[in-house]
Amino acid sequence: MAAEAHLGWLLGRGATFGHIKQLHAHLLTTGLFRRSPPLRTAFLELCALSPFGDITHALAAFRSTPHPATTTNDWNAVLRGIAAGPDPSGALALFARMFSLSPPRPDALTLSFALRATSRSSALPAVFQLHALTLRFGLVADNRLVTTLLDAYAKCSAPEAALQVFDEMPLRDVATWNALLAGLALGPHPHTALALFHRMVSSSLPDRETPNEITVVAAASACAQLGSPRDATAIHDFARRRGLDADVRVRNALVDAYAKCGALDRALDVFRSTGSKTLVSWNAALLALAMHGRGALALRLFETEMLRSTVAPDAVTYLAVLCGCVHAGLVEDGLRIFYSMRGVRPMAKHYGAVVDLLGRAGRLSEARDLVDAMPMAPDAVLWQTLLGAARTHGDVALAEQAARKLAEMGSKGCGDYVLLSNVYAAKARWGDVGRIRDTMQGNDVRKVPGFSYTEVDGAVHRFLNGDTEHEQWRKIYRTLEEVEARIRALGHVPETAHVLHDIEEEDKERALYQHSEKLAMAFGIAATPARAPIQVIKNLRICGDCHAAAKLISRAYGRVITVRDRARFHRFEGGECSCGDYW
DNA sequence: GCAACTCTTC
Repeated sequence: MAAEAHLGWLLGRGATFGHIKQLHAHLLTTGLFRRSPPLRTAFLELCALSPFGDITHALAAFRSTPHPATTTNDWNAVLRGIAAGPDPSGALALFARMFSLSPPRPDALTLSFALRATSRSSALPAVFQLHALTLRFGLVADNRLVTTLLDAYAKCSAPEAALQVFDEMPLRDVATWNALLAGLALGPHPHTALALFHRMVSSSLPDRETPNEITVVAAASACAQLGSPRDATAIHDFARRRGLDADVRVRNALVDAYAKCGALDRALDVFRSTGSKTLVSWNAALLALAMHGRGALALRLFETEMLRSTVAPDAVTYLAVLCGCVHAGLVEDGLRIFYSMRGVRPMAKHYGAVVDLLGRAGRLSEARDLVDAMPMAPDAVLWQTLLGAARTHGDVALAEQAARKLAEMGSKGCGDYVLLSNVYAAKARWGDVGRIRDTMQGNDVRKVPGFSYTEVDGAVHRFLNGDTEHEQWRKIYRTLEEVEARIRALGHVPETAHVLHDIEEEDKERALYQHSEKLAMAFGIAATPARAPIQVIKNLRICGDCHAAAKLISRAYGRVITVRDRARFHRFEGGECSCGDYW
């Protein structure tokens, strides 16, 4: 049959959207679109799912299918297309229409596609509804469907619900474990994810539940978030023992995990020994170098190796190289890379990196010009970058302009106000400082709580600013007082301009001394042997005063202190930081 | 006949 042959050709060879429209016209004029359900479904799948198809066209074609449908096939084809497409949120309305029209009644596949769509658009209430339907339709014995459900809960930040589904499943397989593990790994509980991994590893599970490559990838990503080098090594050893370390995705995940745990050398070892490197391999290695402030190495890897390999750079690659330049202060190199981008259209993030690069170097008017020249509207992050640069270099007008833009965009971030206030405080414009404080009080400004943690003997100790939750808090504060005295003796002067609140100078100093990263460092000093290295992980950027203090602490106590903040690593040793104070 | 879990950015 001509249409079948044509369809086969399209599926086998690939084609353009024009071919699809021709095929559609052919099916309509011959009447096959109505007469041949299999051909029609195959056409809808092609149109909804293939890279050269178009979901809008698929939906239009779907609207002319005969009603009521005798099978779920056509519904499933378009739902699947929407779920996999750029805007999965529309799937729910389609599902609701199917549900109200029934027949056909949604089946396991319908629910599966709908769940995929809802998890991709983070619609938790819809996941609950689809869960209820799974129960009502008696489909709980379908393992793949229930794994999809579990995955949807996990991806919609409902780990308790995911865990409950997991516990109630009579029969699990490795994908079930992986879905739970991956879900926990991307949330705020990487520690729970690693505990689950250890449970998998230490219990003798049946064959269908044996950890596989995906398990290792998920565990490594949890480890990357947590930042514990001991766990990274344990996961790597496990992968080697089970022969899972030949997989390039496992190696990429290990590169990322080692780097984020502070073990740059081991990350690079894994990268170097990876045989057929993929784009992700290169990107992970470049990001690792950028994160560790090794911008010159990142540049060399990119220009003399990656560009000569068979792998073409993408947007992430350029972002990684640019970030490397930002963290190392390589202004000219960064500009050169930015203006030589090929095959990738610069996105807001690339502009952001270059604005950051120029701004930190004090080239504020060039940064401003670049913002004006951007083809897209500057986002909030970009204005925050400019505001930060204006603060560093004391440019009141630019700071005010950036702050105004942020206010127009409805910024509720505490940091934005603090930065502007810092600019005024540095110029002794106390009236303006007070005005900002009033605005903050009137505007329901949200403060992202800063926290830090450090690991001692495999146990994680977490601190908030001014925290007294830790069982040894009295001892920690006593150590902190001693630390304070010793670094003052070395000339430390608290930078109280970083504190916004209208409190007495002495209280400001106390507020600074109780920053979570200082508590974590003090705990490290109190809880580990003399001269042992200390590693601290912070969820926000390290503050200027803590940075200055950490340098002196490393000297006063003869310790190597590593701080991983939101953006990069700082390695303090002998009174200096690896970032060279350029961050 | 159509389905599940995975790596690089925040």
